[in-house]
Amino acid sequence: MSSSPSQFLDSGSKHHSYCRKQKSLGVLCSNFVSLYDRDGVELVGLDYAARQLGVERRRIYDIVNVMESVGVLARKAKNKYSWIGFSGIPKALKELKEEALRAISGSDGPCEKEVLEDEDDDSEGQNHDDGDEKFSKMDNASSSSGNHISKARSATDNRKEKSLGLLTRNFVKLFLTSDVDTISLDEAARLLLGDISDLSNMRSYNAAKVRRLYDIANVLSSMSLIEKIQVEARKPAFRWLGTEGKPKTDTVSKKPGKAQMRSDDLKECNLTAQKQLITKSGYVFGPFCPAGMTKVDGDVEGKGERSAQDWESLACSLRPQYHNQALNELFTHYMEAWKSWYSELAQGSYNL
DNA sequence: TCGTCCCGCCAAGGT
DNA sequence: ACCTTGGCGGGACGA
Repeated sequence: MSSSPSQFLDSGSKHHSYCRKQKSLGVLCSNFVSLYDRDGVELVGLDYAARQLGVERRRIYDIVNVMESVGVLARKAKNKYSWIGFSGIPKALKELKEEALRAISGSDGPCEKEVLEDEDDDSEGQNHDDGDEKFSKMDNASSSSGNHISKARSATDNRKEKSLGLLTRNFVKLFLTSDVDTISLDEAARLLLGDISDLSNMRSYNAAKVRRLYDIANVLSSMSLIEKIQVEARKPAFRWLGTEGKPKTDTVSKKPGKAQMRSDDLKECNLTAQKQLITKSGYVFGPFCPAGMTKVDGDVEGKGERSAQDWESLACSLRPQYHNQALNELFTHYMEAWKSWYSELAQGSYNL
C-alpha cells in the first residue's frame, strides 16, 4: 500500500539505500504541511495524502491526530479532515488552556479528568500527581489513581485515554499552564504517565508513552510549536515556542515573544528567508514542492494550483532553516530533488 | 551503549 | 463482513 512512489520521498531515493531520517514523522509532517497549507485547500483526504507523501496511511493518522489536537485540522468524516491551517492554532491553544485551568481550579470537584469529549465522562479520576506544583495538574486520563474506583472503565475509555490526540493535548497543556517553557522528557513522561499503581508494569508503560512523546514532539516541532533542546547530556527537553514561534500573518517581524527569541540554534534561523515564505495562514514553512501541487487530483485537495514558476522561484530563493538539524539536511536533499523534478517539468509535461 | 522512533501487527470501532 | 482508526512495542538506526 505504501508502494506508490512518493514524490516527496522517493524522488531521490532510487539511487541509494534506505535512510531513516527521510521517514521521520517530523519530515512527513513538513511534507504534509507543504501539501496542504496553501490557498484554496479545504479538505484533506487521508488516502490522497498517504499517496502523495508515499507513506502508509497509518503514518498519516499519527500526524493528523496531533494536528487535530492543536487545531490545524478538524475531522469531518471518515477519511476526511478539513484543513483549518495554522490560523486555527491560537484558538485551539486558548481552549486547551481554559480547559486545563478549569481542571486546575477544580471548579467541580476534584481535578477534572481529561475530557473524553464525546464521552460521558463517567468517572471522577482525581489526579494525584505528586508534587510538581509548577505544572498544572494534568488530567491524567488514565491515572485513575484510585485504582479502586474506576477500575473497570470501559475498553473504549481506556483506549481513548491513551490516544495520541489526548496525549498531545495533555502535553501541550503542560506548557500552557505552567510557568516554565521548557520541560524535560523525563518530566513530561512522568507528568503524563498514567497508572503508577502497578510498578511492575510501569517501566514498559512509561517506555511506551515516551515513544509516543517522541512522535508528538516530532510533529509539534515540525510545526514550530515546540523545539527539542538538550538540557544536559542524555536529558532532552522540549521548549515551548507556541504561536510566537512562528510569525503570524501580520506580525512577521514584530517583537518576538519569549519563545521566539530563543538563543543559539534559533539564532541560526534564517528569518529573512522565512519572511518570504509566509503562507496564507501566516505560517512559515519549507518550500518542499509537493508533488501534485500543479495537478489537482479530483480529490478535494488543493485547489490551489500555483504556477510552477512561483514554486521554482521560491525554491530557488529560499532556504529556510529548521530548528531540527535533520530537517535542515533533508531540505538540502529536497532541493536537489526539486531541481531535478522541475527540470523534468520544464522539459516536458509532467503528469502526475 | 542507549536514546530515538520507524514500522506494521492486530484489535477496537465504524459502516 | 469489511473497512478505518490507532494503540502498541519490537527492533533498527544513529549519535
